Amino acid sequence: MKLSTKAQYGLKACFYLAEAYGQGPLSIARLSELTSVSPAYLEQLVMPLKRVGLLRAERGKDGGYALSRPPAEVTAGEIVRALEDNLTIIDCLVTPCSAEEKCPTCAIWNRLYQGINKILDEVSLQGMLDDYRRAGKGDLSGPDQGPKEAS
Amino acid sequence: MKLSTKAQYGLKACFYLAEAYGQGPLSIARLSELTSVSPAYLEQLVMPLKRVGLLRAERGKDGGYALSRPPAEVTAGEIVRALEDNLTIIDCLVTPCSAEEKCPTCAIWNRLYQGINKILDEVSLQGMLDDYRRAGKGDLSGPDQGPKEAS
DNA sequence: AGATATCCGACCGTTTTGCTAGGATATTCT
DNA sequence: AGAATATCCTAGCAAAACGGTCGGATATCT
Repeated sequence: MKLSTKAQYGLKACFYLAEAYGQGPLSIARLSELTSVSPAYLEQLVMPLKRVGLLRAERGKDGGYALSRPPAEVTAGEIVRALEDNLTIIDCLVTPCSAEEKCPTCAIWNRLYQGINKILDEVSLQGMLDDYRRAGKGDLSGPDQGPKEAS
Repeated sequence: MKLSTKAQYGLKACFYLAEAYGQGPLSIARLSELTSVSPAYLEQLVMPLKRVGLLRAERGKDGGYALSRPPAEVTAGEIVRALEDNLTIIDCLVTPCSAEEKCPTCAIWNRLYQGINKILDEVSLQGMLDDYRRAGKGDLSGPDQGPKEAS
């Protein structure tokens, strides 16, 4: 029950893509600066997101990735599902514990599965952005350590 | 984001322990029959549960394991947490992403963490038992395939 | 003593994870 | 055309986690 770094970094990347929405694509290099994730690895995270249609890519000079929908219409659930193999937390969700076996616990896992998806689908990138701005600082330039009056 | 077989099998075992509550302990051998999990592995699942105080063990002849509380007072969450390393789905829950780093995504993971725990804590072993009896068959003897009018 | 059962730790093959490397392809600028 | 920029794509690899087995020590009952 561990979340992969793919989902972590992937969502983080999407967060910055949301912030830059409408201002042209962000390159892997730029995303790497913002998220502090290595370019090579970042590439691997971003690819599935593009494959699923959440991201659009532009090649060549000034190319990069951009959200294909406005941040308010993209949920964290979509992103995480794309990176976590559809959030299949347990196999008997897709291949039931065999027809004649009535597993007494499958019901719980199913409920958990539904719950997880619901939680993640209730959060949009726009929501994340709003929360972040409200909670802390307004500027999102530079790599993500906070220039506040921290220790 | 995969649930370990430990949690799966462990909860299953507890289900049968709940069913047998008040009728003396169940041995590993018996639990193995009921859950279709190898005795050696089952032992490993049950040990942490005992360590946490959820189960009590009796050694020697007619020994085995029993719930230390009535099934209505044991939640699935307690069991899963004991077997899934406290359900720490992500590290920044315990060691924040560094003091000066304001990770824009931590809020989500925290919310997810709380949600998962809530869902699992809303289900008691008694509840599972009731659901199972209501949904299907009343007898729980024998290994868990359903003697209904299957295939 | 002997049978039964929990305890406990080591071990081990397989899979997944987290990440790197290197090259192929497409686009733009000069 | 050609160089520069950037996405695409596949392979590889060390380390960790997973899923499970085995053998023996200890406690308890008959």
